[in-house]
Amino acid sequence: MLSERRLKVLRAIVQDYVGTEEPVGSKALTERHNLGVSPATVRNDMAALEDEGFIAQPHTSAGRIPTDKGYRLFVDKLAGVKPMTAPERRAIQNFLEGAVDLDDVVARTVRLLAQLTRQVAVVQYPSLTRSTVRHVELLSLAPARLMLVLITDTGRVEQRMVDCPAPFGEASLADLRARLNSRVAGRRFTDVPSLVEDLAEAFEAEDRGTVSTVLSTLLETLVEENEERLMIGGTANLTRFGHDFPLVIRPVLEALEEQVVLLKLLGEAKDPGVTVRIGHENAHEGLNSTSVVSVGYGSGGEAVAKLGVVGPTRMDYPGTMGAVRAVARYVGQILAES
Amino acid sequence: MLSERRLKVLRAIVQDYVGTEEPVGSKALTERHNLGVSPATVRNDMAALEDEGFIAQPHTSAGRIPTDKGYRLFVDKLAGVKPMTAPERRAIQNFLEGAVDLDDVVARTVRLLAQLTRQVAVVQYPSLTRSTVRHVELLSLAPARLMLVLITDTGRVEQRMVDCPAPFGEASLADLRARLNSRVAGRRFTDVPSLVEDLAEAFEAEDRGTVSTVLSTLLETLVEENEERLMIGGTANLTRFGHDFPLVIRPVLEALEEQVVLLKLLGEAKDPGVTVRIGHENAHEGLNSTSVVSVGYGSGGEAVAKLGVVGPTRMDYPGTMGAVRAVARYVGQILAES
DNA sequence: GTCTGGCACTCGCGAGCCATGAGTGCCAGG
DNA sequence: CCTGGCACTCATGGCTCGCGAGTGCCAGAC
Repeated sequence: MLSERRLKVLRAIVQDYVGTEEPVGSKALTERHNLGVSPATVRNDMAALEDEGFIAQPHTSAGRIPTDKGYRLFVDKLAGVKPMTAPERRAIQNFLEGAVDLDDVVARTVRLLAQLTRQVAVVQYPSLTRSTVRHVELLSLAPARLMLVLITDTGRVEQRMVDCPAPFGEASLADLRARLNSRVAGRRFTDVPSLVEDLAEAFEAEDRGTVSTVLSTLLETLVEENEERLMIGGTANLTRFGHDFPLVIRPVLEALEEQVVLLKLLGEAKDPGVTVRIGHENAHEGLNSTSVVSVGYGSGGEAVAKLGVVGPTRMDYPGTMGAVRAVARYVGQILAES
Repeated sequence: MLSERRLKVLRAIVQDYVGTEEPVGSKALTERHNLGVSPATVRNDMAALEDEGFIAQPHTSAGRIPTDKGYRLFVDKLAGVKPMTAPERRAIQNFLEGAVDLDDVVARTVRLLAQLTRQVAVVQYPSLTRSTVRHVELLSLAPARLMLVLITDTGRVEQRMVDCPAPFGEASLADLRARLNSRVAGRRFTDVPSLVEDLAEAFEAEDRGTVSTVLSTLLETLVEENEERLMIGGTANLTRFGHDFPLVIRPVLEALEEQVVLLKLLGEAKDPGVTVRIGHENAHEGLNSTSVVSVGYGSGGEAVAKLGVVGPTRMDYPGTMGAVRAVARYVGQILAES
């Protein structure tokens, strides 16, 4: 096991490297952090740390930089989450409170995260799966054409066209609308399928085709929207990535455009708290030199979606984690209020 | 005025430079394009073109590269729009036809444009201003809280919460819903204000406050949504920008995140056809080394929104213009069908 | 007049070279 | 187990220099 001092050395290396972006040597370390020992001692410690795979040197006769494993240890054992200061918290709250609707909440959250962390921010729209139905509306557009509108308790609205197999009268429409709402309004999305299962039976034979078409469209909407949308921002911060620019940045930009990839990325985080995935821990190849800091957020106790940031593995983990956690908390509050 | 041959020389320079990304000299020109004259003659022509400001040399004893003014002349006089080939057109059509709703149409359009042009694509959502109202729905969420849902003929749905000054009965609600729809359904957004002006008068005194609140919310929605949304994609193509990477790319990424900037950018294009803004012709500073190729598109004869691409001034203008025009045309068709 | 071949000149670029210095590993002594 | 000392490594930056692409200009040909 690593001695106390070696851990301190590792912490110092991470902190310095994150600050300067340059390999850090033994002398500089003893000067900037008062470790109470000489450079030679630190050199021995560094050699040990390197043997264990926590740090590496880009080339002989250069300083050391942390490896993914080194960052992992740092995050798990050596650093806490840096809480936001009171003024920062106030600023977050003020900024988010100005939002006028759900889109705006998400947009503001993205901007906020990007600014606070100076990295790329990713915010998933509040999930429908855990939401409840507020209202289902059916509109007749043409004799055999309906529009289905689903309104959720998070204020989200989804609409779908429905082509009916047979003309559907206004009376039947009103009937269906009423029955549908009395069954599903206020219920969780996951419960809806079983609740509407036998609904078609209540209708005349000629209308049953249309009713079941409507029902299956509704269920589809619930499932499809489970592949949720998300918003990203702060991509300009990618320019702060490093020197070996284009090669690193290109796959990251590509990954960011693949919503599926991002959703999987956020989805992987299972912890209740802030999750950090470092470098190669990310399944996606293009993101091998990035770290993802994410957390769930939600209006009540439960998380309904995730948000997070993507940045270079060389990032200020405590600060980033603090910012992500704080933003998630306040977004949750805002959602609960509205 | 420039002689015929000098124009040919300019065209050759633009074409070569776009292809190779390297300053082009007199010898290479005579070899690659059979101009029928010697390098020396071309040198004289180049000197003249440089005097006129159409080309420039990065440093003495290097080849020439086109200036913004040179590209402008090239686009206006020397090159047409390169039409898409039949297979390309079929591919475009097939790809767009798979779309299931408006969001999907826009998303697919963005991807398509980015792939075809290998540049950053920007697509504005179809505008509401020129659209017509398909349906207005009012839902009662709480005794003094309504939800207003607006459905447009382009399939877009917008919702707003309305806090009523006084409780509003179901009967009044149904009445308002019916009156509202009979007046505005099928009408243009721009006509709505005058159509609903005196609607409150038809109601009892106690309900008038609520009615006018609803109406003003509706009008707000129309206006607000005029500040339209847009979708961008293909940012990974920014890596193909050039060598002097970070400095150029950063402001571009920043500009791309400012929807306002982009909307203004697209909005500036007034021509009925494809519009090209080259380098410094773009008002926004960050985009001084980029060109924007944009065009309006719409379901009928009229353009309801714009789409386009942003790329380095050194781009294949004929090809890009062709792709942008073709995509706009097919998106228009798709919108008209749905 | 216009084009052409020739010629001297410019200058960015890459290769090669070297001194510098930060950083290392190792070892012997406290 | 820590420390100071020492020899070694090697990336970096400054330097020179030759190459070659490209230019401008001029005298002569068509």
